[in-house]
Amino acid sequence: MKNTSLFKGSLVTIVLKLLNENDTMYGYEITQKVNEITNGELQITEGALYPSLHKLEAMGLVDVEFTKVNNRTRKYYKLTELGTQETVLKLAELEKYIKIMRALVNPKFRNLEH
Amino acid sequence: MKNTSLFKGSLVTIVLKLLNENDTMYGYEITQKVNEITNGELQITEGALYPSLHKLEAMGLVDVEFTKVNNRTRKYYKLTELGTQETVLKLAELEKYIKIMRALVNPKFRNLEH
DNA sequence: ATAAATGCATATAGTTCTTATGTATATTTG
DNA sequence: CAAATATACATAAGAACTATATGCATTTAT
Repeated sequence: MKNTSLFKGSLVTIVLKLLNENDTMYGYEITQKVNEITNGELQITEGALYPSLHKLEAMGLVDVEFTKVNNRTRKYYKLTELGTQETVLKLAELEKYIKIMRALVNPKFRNLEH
Repeated sequence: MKNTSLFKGSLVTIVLKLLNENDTMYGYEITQKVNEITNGELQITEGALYPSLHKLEAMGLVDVEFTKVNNRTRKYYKLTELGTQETVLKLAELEKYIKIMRALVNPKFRNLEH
């Protein structure tokens, strides 16, 4: 397997955050951006990304616009207002996840109050 | 759903770490311990835990011993040498996961060198 | 006595991802 | 200039992991 199973469930958080930061992005661009930021340590596969983007669209979290660049089609995604709200929630969930996991694996962090 | 999808793939790491810390534990005890440490914020369901424990056993990461307490059966799990090694790997993977996710969601942490 | 807690287990289904495959154009390399 | 690589989209089949539901049995609390 390419990525560890810990990344299962993290894709949506990653995509939403990148869209939030870059305003508009297309699928292939997202895979490259993740590659760049993580120094190639995390690979977003197309088989995971495209279905995920379609789902975000169906949920109304992103809007879509097609553009033609060099006779090749690009599908640009952009967060909706709902998508922006969801991004905030997902980022908070990530922080909570990290806090809980730290408490579980490191007794020093076992007091979750801070 | 009870827990966020981010916890998908984290169960084995949690179980291995708790076994590493407590020497021997039984299934029900693990669910309670997680509940206690996380102040009830993470619920380990039995439908997830028991198959996972059986898999760890099949992989040779844990040894099993049955005990009778108050006429009720307990199945105690204990890390093997291989299981201890795997625990170290899983904990390292978690730290790496956190580092990568922080870089992705927080531009401040985008220099992965430290 | 009845409910809740303790303790194990499995089966079905849902979600998420991997792997494989397909199509098409543009660019780089030998 | 032919072949490989990069760009850009997409889906289908199956694996992996978990949630939900259910079942059995005993003990403790109400």
